[in-house]
Amino acid sequence: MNIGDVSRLSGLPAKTIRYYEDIGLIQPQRGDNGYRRFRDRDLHKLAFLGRARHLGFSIEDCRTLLALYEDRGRASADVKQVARQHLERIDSKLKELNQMRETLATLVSACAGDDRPDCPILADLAAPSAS
Amino acid sequence: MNIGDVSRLSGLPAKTIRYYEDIGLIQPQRGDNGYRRFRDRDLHKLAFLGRARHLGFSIEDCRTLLALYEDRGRASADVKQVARQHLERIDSKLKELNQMRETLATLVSACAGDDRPDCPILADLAAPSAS
DNA sequence: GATAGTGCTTCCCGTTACTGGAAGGTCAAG
DNA sequence: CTTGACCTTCCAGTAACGGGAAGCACTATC
Repeated sequence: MNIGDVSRLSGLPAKTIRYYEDIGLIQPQRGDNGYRRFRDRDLHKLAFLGRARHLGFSIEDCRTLLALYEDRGRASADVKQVARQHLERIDSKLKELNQMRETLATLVSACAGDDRPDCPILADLAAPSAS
Repeated sequence: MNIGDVSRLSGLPAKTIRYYEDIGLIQPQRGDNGYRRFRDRDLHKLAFLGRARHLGFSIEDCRTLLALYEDRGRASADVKQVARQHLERIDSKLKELNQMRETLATLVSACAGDDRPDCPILADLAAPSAS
């Protein structure tokens, strides 16, 4: 299978697939014409990577997870730790975003949004009132 | 005032302040020794930038907001639009993160986390059950 | 067999918002 | 006069690709 087919099947852009090879996440074979030749094993890995990335895991996490996935003797504790750390990062990001959202929503709803210059949003950025 | 003092006062790293000058957000004077000389106007701008960045606005948004801030004839509608678009980006990011969080939390709590290899997290990444 | 169109290759630059570090000039204290 | 803190510029690196150029490979058609 060529990269175009794999791209369509996996939903990953060809660029991304080449990138994953570059950084050593997959090792597709090569045909005589120099084209990458993907086999089932590569497809599985790419699907795995696509789902891991979709869950927000970093590339390095993905590398770790992939290694654990292929290690029949792994301990599930190792997998769980990677996932839990990621979960913590997500939680702290969520906290931060929720904070931003709250402030922003307040400011936006306080702003008249007409053609006059007075604007509580700018006022707050210039010197926050109380928070 | 030199960059070190400004950094301490504003809480922004000196590197960041130099970067903001590089991209034209501030234009501090220069002393005879070549050092940047910051005045009140620069301090105000940096404080403004710090707060806008803290709310998650992109640098380009900050540039726009700063321009609006300095334009006495602005329409608050213009400010509001920038803020509302940013709010929308935050909301969609929140949605995405909450989705991830939910899936991840489910998987993490389903994983024994012991020394055995069976792991629902890897199982899901390899082939998601139902979602 | 020539040609056109699509697909594949590598390579290099650009993105965001900085951060780290090197090499070197400046200033205040002792 | 030296030391140490502070300042300068410049270059490289980050995460995870995306855009695009230059060039080779394959397929279909005339």
